[in-house]
Amino acid sequence: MADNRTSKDSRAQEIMDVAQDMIQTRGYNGFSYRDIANEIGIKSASIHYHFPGKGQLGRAVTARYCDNFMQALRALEAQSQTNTQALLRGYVELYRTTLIDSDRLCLCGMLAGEAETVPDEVKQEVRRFFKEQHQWLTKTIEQGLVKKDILSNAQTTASKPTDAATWATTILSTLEGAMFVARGFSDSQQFNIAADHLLKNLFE
Amino acid sequence: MADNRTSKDSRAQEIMDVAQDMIQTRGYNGFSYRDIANEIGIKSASIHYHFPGKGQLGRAVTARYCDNFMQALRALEAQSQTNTQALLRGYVELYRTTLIDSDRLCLCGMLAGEAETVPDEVKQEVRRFFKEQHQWLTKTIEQGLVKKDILSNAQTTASKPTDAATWATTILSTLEGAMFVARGFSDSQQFNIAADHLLKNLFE
DNA sequence: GTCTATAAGATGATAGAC
DNA sequence: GTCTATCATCTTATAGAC
Repeated sequence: MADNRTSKDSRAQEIMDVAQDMIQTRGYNGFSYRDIANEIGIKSASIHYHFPGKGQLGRAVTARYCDNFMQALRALEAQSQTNTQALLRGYVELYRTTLIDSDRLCLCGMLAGEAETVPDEVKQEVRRFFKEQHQWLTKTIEQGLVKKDILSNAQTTASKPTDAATWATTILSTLEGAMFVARGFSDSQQFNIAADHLLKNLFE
Repeated sequence: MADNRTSKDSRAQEIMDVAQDMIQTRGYNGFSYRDIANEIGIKSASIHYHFPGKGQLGRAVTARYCDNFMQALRALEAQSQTNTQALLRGYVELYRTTLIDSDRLCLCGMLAGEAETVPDEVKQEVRRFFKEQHQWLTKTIEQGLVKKDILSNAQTTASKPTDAATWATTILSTLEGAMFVARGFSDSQQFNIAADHLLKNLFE
C-alpha cells in the first residue's frame, strides 16, 4: 500500500520546520504566524488549526528539537561506542554544523536569552534541553575519566581534578557562547577557534 | 549655579537606561516604545522626540554600552596595573555582576542572537563591542604570556602553546555562553561553575 | 519637551463557509 | 484542512496643540 506521506501529519511538521528555522535565526519574538504562512504558501488561520496558540507551537518545536538532539547523541554512541574523544568531537560537530552549514544558532540558546518573554510551557522544554545535554556530557566525561583515555592535561594540574559535571557546564557554555560570539563578530570562524581550543584543552 | 540635572539630557539617559534593561532581559524584539514609556511614566510620543526611530535608540544604547564597558576595563587597569590574574578575574566579575546582581544578560550577546532582525546601525555597534572586547583580552593575555605570570597549565601541553587571540575568543565565548546556559537552566550557579573553571584553566 | 490624536500596518486569534 | 472575513490590540511613527 503506497503511502505518500513523508511522515505523520506532514503539514504540521512543515509548520514546525519553518517555525524552528525562524526561532533559530530571528528569535521567538522575531516572527509571526503570518511569516510562517507566507513561507509555506498557506494562510495564518491554517496554522491555528494545527497549533491553536503560539505557545503550543513553540512548545512542540522545542520538544521535538530536544528529542532530535538526543537521538543524534544516541546515533553518535552507536557509531563511536565508548571512544570518549570521538564522542565529544562528534558533539562539537553537531553545534558546528548548525552554525556553519545551516547558518542557525542553537534553538534553546536563543530561547534561553528570551526566557523572560517566552511562555512557561516553552521555558519548561528549554530547561529539559539543558538538563539532558548536561547529563549526557557528564555521563560521557565520567566514562572518559574512568578509562583515563582523555583529559591528560586537564587532570595534571596541581589542584584537585575537575569533575565531569563542571566540564559539562564548560562545554555547553563554550559551544553556546561561541555561536553567539560568531554572530556578533559576523565571523563564523570565531566559532571554530573556540570549539577547537575547547577540544585541545580536553584532549592535549 | 545650581544644576539639578544628573547629567546632560537626563531624560534621554533615562530612556536609554530602560531600553537597555529591556534589551538585556527581553531582547530587541521583546519590548516597545510603549513599554518604555509606561515604565518611566511618559507617553511613547515623547520617546520619539529623543529617539525618532527604534534603530536610533538601539544604536545609542549599544554604543553607550560599548563605551561604558571599555571605561570599566580602563578602571580595572588603573586598579590592577599589569597584574594579569587580577585583570582577568576583574573581567569575569563584570559578567558575573551583570547576571547575578543585575539579573541581565550581556546586551550585545542578546543582540548578536537577534542579529538578523536588528537594524544595521545596531549590528555595527554590536560588532564594535566584540572587536573591542577581543582586542582588550588579546592585549591583556599577551602581556601575561610575556611576563609568564599566568597560564602555567595552559602552556605546558605537548602541542604548541595557545596564542592570546585564541584565548580571547575562548574567554568571550565561555562567559557569554555561561550567561545563556544559566538562563536556560534557570540556575545562575551554572555561570559560576563555568566562569570559575575558566579561571582555573587559565591560572592553575 | 510632552501631550493628544491619529495613522497604517502588524499581531495573535476566532467564527464560519467550503 | 484550508479558506475568507473579521477582531481587538499592539506597533512604530507623525502632526500639531500646549
